[in-house]
Amino acid sequence: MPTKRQALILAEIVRIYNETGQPVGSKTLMGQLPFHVSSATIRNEMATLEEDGLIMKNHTSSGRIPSTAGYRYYLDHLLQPTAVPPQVFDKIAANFDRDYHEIDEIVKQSATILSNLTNYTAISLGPESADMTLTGFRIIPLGNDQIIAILATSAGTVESRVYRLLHLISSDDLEKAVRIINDQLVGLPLTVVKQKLAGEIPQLLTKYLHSSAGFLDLFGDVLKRAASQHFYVGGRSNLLNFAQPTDLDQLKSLYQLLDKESVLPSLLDLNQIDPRPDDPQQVLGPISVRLGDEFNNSLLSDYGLITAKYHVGQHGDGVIAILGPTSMPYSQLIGLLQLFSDELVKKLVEYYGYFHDDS
Amino acid sequence: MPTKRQALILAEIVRIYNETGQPVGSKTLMGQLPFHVSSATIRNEMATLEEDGLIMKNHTSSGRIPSTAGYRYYLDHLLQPTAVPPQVFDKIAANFDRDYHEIDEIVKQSATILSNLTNYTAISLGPESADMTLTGFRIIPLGNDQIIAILATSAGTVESRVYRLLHLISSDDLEKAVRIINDQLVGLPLTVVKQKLAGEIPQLLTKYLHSSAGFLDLFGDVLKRAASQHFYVGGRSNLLNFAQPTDLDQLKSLYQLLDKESVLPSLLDLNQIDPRPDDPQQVLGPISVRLGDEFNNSLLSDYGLITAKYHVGQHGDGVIAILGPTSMPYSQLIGLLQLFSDELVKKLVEYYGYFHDDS
DNA sequence: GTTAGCACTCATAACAATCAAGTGCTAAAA
DNA sequence: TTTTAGCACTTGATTGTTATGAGTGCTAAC
Repeated sequence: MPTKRQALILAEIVRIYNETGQPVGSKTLMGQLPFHVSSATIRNEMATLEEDGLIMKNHTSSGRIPSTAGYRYYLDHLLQPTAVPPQVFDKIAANFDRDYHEIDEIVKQSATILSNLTNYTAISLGPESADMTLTGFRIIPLGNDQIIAILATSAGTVESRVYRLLHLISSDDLEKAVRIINDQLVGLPLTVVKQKLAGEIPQLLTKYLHSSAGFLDLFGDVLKRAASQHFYVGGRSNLLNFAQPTDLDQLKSLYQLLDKESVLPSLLDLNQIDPRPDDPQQVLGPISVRLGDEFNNSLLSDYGLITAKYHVGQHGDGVIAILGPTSMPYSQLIGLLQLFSDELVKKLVEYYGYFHDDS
Repeated sequence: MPTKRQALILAEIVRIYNETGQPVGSKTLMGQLPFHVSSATIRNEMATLEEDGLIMKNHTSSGRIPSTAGYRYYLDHLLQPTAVPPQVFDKIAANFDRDYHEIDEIVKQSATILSNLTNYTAISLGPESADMTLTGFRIIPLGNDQIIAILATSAGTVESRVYRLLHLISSDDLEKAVRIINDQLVGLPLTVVKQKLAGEIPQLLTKYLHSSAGFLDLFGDVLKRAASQHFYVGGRSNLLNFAQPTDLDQLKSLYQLLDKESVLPSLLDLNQIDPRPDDPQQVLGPISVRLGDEFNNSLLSDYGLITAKYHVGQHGDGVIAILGPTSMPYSQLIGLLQLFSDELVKKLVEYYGYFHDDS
């Protein structure tokens, strides 16, 4: 446990290291700290901080840089979010000022905007609620043996995909099948729909149809797509801004990692409720930060991820996050992210608002 | 005009430089050429090649590397495509062995497969025909003021997008509008549809509907999307394989370039019919190569693009391309690309084949 | 507990020396 | 006329040396 003075020194090291990217020495600190002590005193304090594992040096006679543990302590106890300048606020609003046709368009754009604002990479996930229900399922023949299947949910998301039935099922049976799905399943949560799809639905179909071949696969496929999480990654190329030219291979792997939708949930740590059981300050609100070694992926050991969970009424929770180097201007970014997720929520509520005018 | 012997030397320089990435000297060449002359003789020949601008050196006493003009000459007169080993052939087939629901899925996957095979970046564009016609337009209400608009074309592509009408138009009028579109426009090429949309259609709509507000924008939007080219870029991260660590900024710009769909047509040089008016050898068939300074973009000055145009019956032409450094193993890649585009065409024909069973 | 002073460490830059690869040129050989 | 051996010369890369400077740890005095 660092003393108050040590904590101030740590905070200053974080700040300066962040600005300059260079290790911070005792003399530099002397000129910057809010109290005056000699460099020798600072050196003594720094020695203690180093014993505690909060700062470290590259070689015997270099200045200190924060260790991951140091960042952790800084984030949990010292950081104060900075107010966001009004022009940034305007910029967010201006970027969001478009007509969106689907929620995913808003969510996707939010990742783009956030990455442009920060010059880091942004990841976004739309609002999701466990009790999102099925509101309708349609199949429209398009001629040429093509059909399009459309599934709408209470969250306002619409999933559609083209299929080809290859004469496996008559159009009569198809209509019946769609009617059965709607009669039986509309209004039910997608999770329940999934269960019923494995249970009673197949029996119903075989009872009333001549052949249900292919239909179940089709419906299952659309359902799976409608229920799956869609992540959007914006500003991938910003990873090049701070990459060491030496480890391009690592960077390549990271690029490939971000393209795999399957790993993003674990990155964003979606399953964990309260990640920090100790006593972190509460200024961060719904924002949390994960640092290098806290990922279970060595590729990210030099990266940090600032995650904000946002909440959109009954439509559930979404996530928006900033991925960058361990050393980021956290106090500014967290302020920004707080504001940004508020704006995103506003935009989403606005969308849903129209949405419910009519229902 | 290089002599026969100089041409052989140039070809060998290209080959060795490609393998090693190092400038090639006269002694190295002496051991590799299909004829024996002394290194001094080779030096003389190289001096001539350099006068002709086909090779160059980094500094006074370094080996030679091919200049862009040298590559150009090599590609036009010397290159011989290499036969593709059967296991590569199998790999292509295995990767394509899936059920595809839409043409764009095949096209997209083709970029991914090609980039994996080559370890370069691949760009693909689906087959397009100028006389693709409109085969149907639907609007399906989804409740909650949402509708989905669906446009199908003779090329088998289906464009769908969700819209919200906000009470601007009654569902009666909407149905009528859709009927008018289908009556008037089905069977016409999309280009003609576009013209009519600017001409007589608005009048028809105002004649028969109470209000057509919003509908024209909506239809125009779907139409535009259906008619626009969709490029797919696969293996972006492969750009990191050969990037100089020094010019990460340039690389970042290139990444952003590849994300802009609007610049890809000019990259692929889609408008040009016969790019090389002089007398290139014909072994390349429908494949052409563009080198650095032949792009009108300085970002690409160190890159090369191997482009194959393919043809799918009446469904028009598509393009598949490999983007990599100026120095690539062209003879292998061109053989591969030839084979690959054949396989892609097969797969597409297979898709269209089913497609027309029914019509 | 704080501070001035000092010896010590280490990365970095600058500089010279050396080496290896490769060139151009000349004069002799074919 | 073409080819080749020989040689002087250029240049980048490597290595070793030295100087510099930022920064530390420690000690003794305040």
